[in-house]
Amino acid sequence: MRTHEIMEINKELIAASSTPIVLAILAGEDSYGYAILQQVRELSGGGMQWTDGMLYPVLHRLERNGYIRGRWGVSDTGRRRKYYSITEQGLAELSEQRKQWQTVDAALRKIWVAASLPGGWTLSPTPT
Amino acid sequence: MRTHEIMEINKELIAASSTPIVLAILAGEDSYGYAILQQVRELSGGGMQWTDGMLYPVLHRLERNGYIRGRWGVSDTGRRRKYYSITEQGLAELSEQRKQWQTVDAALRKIWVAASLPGGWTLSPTPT
DNA sequence: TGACTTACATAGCACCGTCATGTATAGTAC
DNA sequence: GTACTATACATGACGGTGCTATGTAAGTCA
Repeated sequence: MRTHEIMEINKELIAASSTPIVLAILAGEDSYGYAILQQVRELSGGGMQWTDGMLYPVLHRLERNGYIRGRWGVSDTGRRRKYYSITEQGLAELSEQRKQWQTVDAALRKIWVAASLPGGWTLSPTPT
Repeated sequence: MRTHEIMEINKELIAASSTPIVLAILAGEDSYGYAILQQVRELSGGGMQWTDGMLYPVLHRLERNGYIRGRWGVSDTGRRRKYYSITEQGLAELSEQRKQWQTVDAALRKIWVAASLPGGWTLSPTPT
């Protein structure tokens, strides 16, 4: 049985974070699919459990878009692997995605604080 | 012309954040569609510009799922509005979504730091 | 009268993760 | 030597979601 029990993170959140996470990992060092799955799990302390059926299409898309480049290689043990490295375009995209994430994260933090305040809350008055 | 020039945030990120943002806004105070669009814009300093074609289906889905409740009302000026309030289930979902977001955000922050370090980076060694 | 804003709604489209499945091979336990 | 597990990559059907365009209606203001 291929284990699929734990479902911690909803699919929209996975979709939103898969690109910046993969690009950031590859910005650190070249890697390959199977290793990325484990890196993500360790990185999140087990909170995130990506599936291979989700990751490989992501890698193919990133390569199709020119953000990463893949090349076939062989491990010490003789297994074939597809190693990916990030491109200049990929670094630019990572920067853009990071900016977008932080914009949304900043907004979320604001309302989380506001939502937990008693008696409602107000946004900035009106002035321009 | 219905303006659609600015496209700051990618759709996956919008999909991932729309539910927690709407629920958090309604956790602060009751509101309605058109006002939420403006609240989100102000909240993000203009960085996020939701479209009505995206928000209304979100509100309908949240209501269908029991996270919010809608009721028709009328503004001071006589316009009809559909006011929404959050339910107990909605508060629970908000809490869950917030937890998930923070899990992913924590992972992203780690790799962003690591990715900007020279010479790559390593995850916890191997010891099982 | 006409333009703009407020206010809600929906259909067609493309994209993306999920789930199941397929293929192949190295390592390990018996 | 024969299972079984882990490693490693790939894809197709399906459902859900935002995007874009469009429709409807009414209040505001010149």
